[in-house]
Amino acid sequence: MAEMEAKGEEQDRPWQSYNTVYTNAKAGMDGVDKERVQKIVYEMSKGSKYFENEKRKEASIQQRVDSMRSHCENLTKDELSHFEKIADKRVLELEATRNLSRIWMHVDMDAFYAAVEMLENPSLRGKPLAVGSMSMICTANYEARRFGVRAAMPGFIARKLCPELSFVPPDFKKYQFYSDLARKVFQRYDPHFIATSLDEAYLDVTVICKEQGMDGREVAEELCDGVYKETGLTCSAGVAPNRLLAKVCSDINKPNGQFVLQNDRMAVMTFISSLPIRKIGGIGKVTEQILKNVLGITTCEELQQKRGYIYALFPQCSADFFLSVGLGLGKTGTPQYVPRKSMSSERTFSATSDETLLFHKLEDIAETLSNDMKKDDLYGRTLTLKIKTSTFEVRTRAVSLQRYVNSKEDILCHASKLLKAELPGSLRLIGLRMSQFNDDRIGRGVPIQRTLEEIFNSVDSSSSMTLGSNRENINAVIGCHELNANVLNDSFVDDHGSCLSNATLHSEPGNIRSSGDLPDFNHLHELEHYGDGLLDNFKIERNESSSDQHLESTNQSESNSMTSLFIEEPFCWIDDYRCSLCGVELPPDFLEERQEHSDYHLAAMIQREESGHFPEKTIQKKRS
DNA sequence: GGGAAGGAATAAT
DNA sequence: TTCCAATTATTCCTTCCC
Repeated sequence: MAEMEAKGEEQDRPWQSYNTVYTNAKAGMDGVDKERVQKIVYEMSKGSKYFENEKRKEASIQQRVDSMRSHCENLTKDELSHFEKIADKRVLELEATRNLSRIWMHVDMDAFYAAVEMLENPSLRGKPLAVGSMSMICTANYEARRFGVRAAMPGFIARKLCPELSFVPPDFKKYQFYSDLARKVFQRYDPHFIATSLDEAYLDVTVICKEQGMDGREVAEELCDGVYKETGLTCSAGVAPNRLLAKVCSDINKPNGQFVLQNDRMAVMTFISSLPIRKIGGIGKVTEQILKNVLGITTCEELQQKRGYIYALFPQCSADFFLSVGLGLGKTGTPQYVPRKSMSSERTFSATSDETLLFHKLEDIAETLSNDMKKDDLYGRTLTLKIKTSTFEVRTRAVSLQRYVNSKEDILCHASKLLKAELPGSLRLIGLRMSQFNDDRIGRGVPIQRTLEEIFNSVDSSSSMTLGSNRENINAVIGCHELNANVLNDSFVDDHGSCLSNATLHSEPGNIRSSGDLPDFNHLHELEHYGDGLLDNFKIERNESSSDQHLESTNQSESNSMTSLFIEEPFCWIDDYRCSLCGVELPPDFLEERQEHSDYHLAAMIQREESGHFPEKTIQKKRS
């Protein structure tokens, strides 16, 4: 009966079930006419491709909910009691980690971008303002929020909600400037404060409280005053025994207010008891829906109460998180510096299936990503292509490379292959992400591919190859495609794990080039001056290995030289058609096939050498 | 079976 | 009139390979 009523209501007021954009979780939106906003958002979205995609997503979440519900219903008493025991044990373990000795503060600038714009242009004050564009809003001031306008809402819907809304394009240089001013104030209270974005930071104020004989509230008030004096902008602060709770607290008296939660277990548990789960950082729209619709959980207290079900339904990691939230636990230690894990660039445009245009966009994005990576001196090994179709379906395709790259050419080369595989199709977004950086110097700096160094060394020890200095043979053996170029390149991995750009080494796949288009040794010579004695290391190692009787030792005067390699019976394409080693015939335009073929021979050579079955051939190594 | 890699989903700003 | 972003991180699940 109740279900039928609900269904009838959904038919009468379909916008009620469409909760894509609207949420009252945002500060300053408590008094908003939710029904009106939902209706307008629904009317504006209805029938669009975006809307249809949202429906698909909703359906998929509903499916998850249904499946978890049935899992829940099928739990036997024994099973439930088993999971309750596990959960009870975890409660004790988690409780033992509770630390009430630190005082954490979360500071959040109020409607930051909008506030900066109003500060610089007072004529904007007192009127509804959005920072962003017709397609998307970054943030809105409190006057606009009263109409239901909020961040992550498309501008054209915001204007419908609030026709007098003004728009200002974002200016991140400005925001950075004011952010720096605010951070100078933060620094006075905690020199190791954690900035999580331009307008937010966590401060451990334990020491300053002790030193100044102040409590959390006093420090929060003083800090907010300081920020206002320094920037002319207001901020809100939350004080609590851990960061998770401090973040929740900073939102309570927004804007321009503070909230303090005492470092006391009872106070924490009381605070948590009625707190909606959606207020917790890490619990978003989907998780909220799942917890509510599967287990009827809406408050943090219930996360603790229904812990048996939670451990039965969720993976350990998630269950532990939910339980710790239910206990009011959060991080209290100062985190170590965490190096960046990925870097990306993406662009939205009006949907098109014009491949020339799409590859043009891809090139632009590859260039942006490459430039960004170069700024931070990053080289990555995993490239991910992200696309969004005209129907808003998002897909990602990744490839792990043989070596670390950051040049536009390398990125574009691999990205093009990934994109090609997804076409034809109409796209509205293309993005590229690079990950698996070589910045930790341990392990990851070592290329997957064996280096020439290693090959030399192992070969030297087997005394079975001849190394020479014939340019053509370098090309012949190394081959002209990427895998082989990698081997060459990987010899130049520095102690930072960085790898030289292969701009001078990269060559077209498949073809054996005549000596005229061989890698330019002058460039290789230049490479010796790259980085912090990069090739000095290379040379030193070389010299160490040169003690081998088959190697001619080198002296410093030969420092401008380069090691090369020669194998008798070099691999080449006879008449530009037939493989010199096995006779297989491949036309010159079968680039990829030729590439694979030369790979095969090189791999076989390495394998033979590794297994000690390399045919007895004379190997010489010398520096020319 | 375990680890690495790929892919999708989720979340936060 | 415009017609739903960009960036980074994490988690979970699946697939593949050894």
